[in-house]
Amino acid sequence: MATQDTSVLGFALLGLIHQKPSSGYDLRKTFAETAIGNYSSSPGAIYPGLERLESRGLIRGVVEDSAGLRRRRLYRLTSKGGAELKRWLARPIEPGDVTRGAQELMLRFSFMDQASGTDATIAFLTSFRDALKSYVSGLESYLRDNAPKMTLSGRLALECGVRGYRSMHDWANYAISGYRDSRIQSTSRSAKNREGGPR
Amino acid sequence: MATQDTSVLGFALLGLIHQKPSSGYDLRKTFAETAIGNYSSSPGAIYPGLERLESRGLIRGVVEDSAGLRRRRLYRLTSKGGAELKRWLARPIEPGDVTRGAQELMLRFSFMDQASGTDATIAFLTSFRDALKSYVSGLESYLRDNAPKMTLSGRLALECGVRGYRSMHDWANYAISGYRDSRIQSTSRSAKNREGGPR
DNA sequence: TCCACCATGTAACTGGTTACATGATTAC
DNA sequence: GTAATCATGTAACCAGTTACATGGTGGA
Repeated sequence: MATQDTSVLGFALLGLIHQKPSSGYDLRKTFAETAIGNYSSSPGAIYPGLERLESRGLIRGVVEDSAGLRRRRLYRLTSKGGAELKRWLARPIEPGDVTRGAQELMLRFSFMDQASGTDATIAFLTSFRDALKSYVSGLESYLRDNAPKMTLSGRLALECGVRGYRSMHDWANYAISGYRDSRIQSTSRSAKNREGGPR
Repeated sequence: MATQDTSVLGFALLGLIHQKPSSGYDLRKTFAETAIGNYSSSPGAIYPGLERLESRGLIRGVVEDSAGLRRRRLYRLTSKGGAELKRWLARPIEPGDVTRGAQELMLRFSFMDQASGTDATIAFLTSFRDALKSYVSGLESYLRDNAPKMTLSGRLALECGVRGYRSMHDWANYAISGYRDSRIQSTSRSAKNREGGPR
């Protein structure tokens, strides 16, 4: 069955709406103004995208005309939508996820500490880091084997990729330590850390 | 007029065919096996893409049945196609090109030393580096202003982006020095470097 | 009054995805 | 003979782009 599956844009919408109930217009602004990744922002992408999510029961839009403002359709996650988002966030990282689209993994991460716990986030980062490591070493050995056959610009372009993924790998370690620190702070040095913490 | 413009995939095909006349199958393998960027590789993308280019007179495919092999349609650039490729490679980098798709810029770069001269490549890299610098500083100031309002994972995700673009920036400097070295080698230390060089 | 902006939508087109179909050649 | 792989293609579907349309609201 599984009606059909959610696109990356769909998950981006789900994640943003989870952070804060929003109208289509709000979401368009977010996509246009922030560096959240290169997603649409065009009305022809957002509004149909929202309709799709709503028709699948993942979000529900309610017109609010509280102030003197024009009707604004404010969307909120349904519990089904929340579950869908959580399932996406919890997906294990498969080999190949890094290759085609570390972007999507970063998008997932950026929604994590809202909807997942610190432990899950650290686990995600660890797995991401390992995947990056093996991907980088794959690229490096490819480079070692093929550098002679490649053009200068081709080789340099590959090196750019290697550096980029390596910087992501280093970032992942940095991020992990950031979460470890935040966990220590929120448990404030004592032994009694019931899971949950602030918010 | 301008029939219509070439997609990124179209330029990728043009660039690869320029490097080496290829069949659709060859190109699919290249996309599937190398880290050239995340392009199609599916037959439903490649073959129609090639047909589109051919119908616009940018490439021409000839069936070769030299060996006992099955018919293979080998594509070559036409002069019109070569001009289209050169024009794409020579496009100035506009603000915003970095934001949505450093990938495309890297693809352009990876074809450069085939079809453009060393000087043009260095100019491209310099301009790319400058664009990256200003983009990075924009992200950094956004981060400075908004860090308090952001979630931990949101902030970290942005920092990942900053690091990535900064690593590209550093790479650009590295690549520039690579081209300078190659130019020195090919003019072998003397004063008379007429532009052009090998090829 | 008119402009700018808030806010939503729609239609035509384009291109990519998945999945299927086909057939030739080579190696076992 | 049959499996793998070379090689090309096609069809149905889906999502995104551009461009246009509409209308409310607030301020000059």
